[in-house]
Amino acid sequence: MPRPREFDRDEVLDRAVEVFWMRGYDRTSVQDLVNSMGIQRGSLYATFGDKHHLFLEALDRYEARFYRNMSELLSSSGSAEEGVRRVFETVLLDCACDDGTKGCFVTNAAVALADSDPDTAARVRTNLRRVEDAFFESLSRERADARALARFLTTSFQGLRVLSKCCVDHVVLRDAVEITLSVLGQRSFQGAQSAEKGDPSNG
Amino acid sequence: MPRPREFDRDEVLDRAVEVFWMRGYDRTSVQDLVNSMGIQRGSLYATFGDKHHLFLEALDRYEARFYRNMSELLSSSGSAEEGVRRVFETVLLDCACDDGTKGCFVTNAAVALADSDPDTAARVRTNLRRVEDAFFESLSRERADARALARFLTTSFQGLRVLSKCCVDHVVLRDAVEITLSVLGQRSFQGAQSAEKGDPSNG
DNA sequence: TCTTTTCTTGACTAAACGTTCAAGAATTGT
DNA sequence: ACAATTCTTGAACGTTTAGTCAAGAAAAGA
Repeated sequence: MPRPREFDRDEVLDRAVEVFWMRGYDRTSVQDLVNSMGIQRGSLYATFGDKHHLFLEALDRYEARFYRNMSELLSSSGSAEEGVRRVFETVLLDCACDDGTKGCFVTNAAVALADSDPDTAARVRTNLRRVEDAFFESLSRERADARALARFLTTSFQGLRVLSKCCVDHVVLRDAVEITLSVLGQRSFQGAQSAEKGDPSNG
Repeated sequence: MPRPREFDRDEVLDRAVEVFWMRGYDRTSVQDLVNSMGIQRGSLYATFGDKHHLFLEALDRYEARFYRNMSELLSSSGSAEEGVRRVFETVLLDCACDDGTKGCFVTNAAVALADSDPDTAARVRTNLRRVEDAFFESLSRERADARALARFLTTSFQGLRVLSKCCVDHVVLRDAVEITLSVLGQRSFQGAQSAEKGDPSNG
């Protein structure tokens, strides 16, 4: 009975991810979205509500894909160290790509509007937690200080994302990655207290 | 002969730093600036040119102050490790402060508009380089792998800045800092190639 | 005191913004 | 073929934006 939609929801959402990722929320106008997504204003608003909701959906979609990739890399590796290395190499590859380094969509969102938009802030926190947990799970079989290490890796990972956005020399990033990974070759740390609050009820 | 200005240029610029730092470039309107700086639109444009130039001046002012503090901390410490620790603790203290963690102004600027504004991008790169060099100078007396270490520390420092913006639990940040600093207790790394391009002519 | 110069003020402009909506196009069930 | 329903379209809305400008206020030299 009803006329079917002429576009695929996920497909146009992917285009929105691209635009928001590249230009950020504030520098992306609805007209930009209309141009890039290939649908009209009316369809955009009918399908996604408004710009803000579209952004949140784009963020969710990116995050899901990102996390899937990361988990895949970690679980398919022989050792935790190899998995972590492959995750970090991803950033280096991303950066070597010449089409302008966009950094990480979630990182960008975090810095740009984590303190002005609670919805974005919540998603950023969730993402950071999931990254930390992924590192943790991978390390927990081999290390006693897995939680502290996971937090350290998450932090370094974010830092790498920031630097990769600024077109810093590749050698700089590589040095940073090497030293970061070298930590995994050390013995356990007693220094870190790592409260190990694995209880998700307080999430 | 001429009527003197009724405000202190540096004083109102400091207020501009605060506003841009807190809200970012795009979310700060000229009206916000007028309200916070305590001067009128006309004076703002007559004194600073336009919003963009005011932003760049604010960025410069912040960066100078930031770098001065960092150098002070590094040079006044007994050992390089102690100096680095004090620099990292600064972030933790910043974060513990309750008035909403603004993160680092330069980091925010880097992520928000490094790829859309060459002027900002240049300043970000300069700042990153100076941070790296400050760490390097502090470490170079004690370590052979000072350059790679400095790059590692710069990256982790940026990551910490990002996480501190997202109101991540303090324990998480502390774990990350502890592991980061533990690297300084290790022997030298052969893994990193650290091309040691200390020649500033290519900067 | 009067002239000269500069600063301050706030109303103003034009453009861009996110959002809405009425009208036309297209598809399906009958 | 017709009716019912939904999608698409682009013009229009009211706000907000960055930036301008003419007129009034204030200080300093004569």
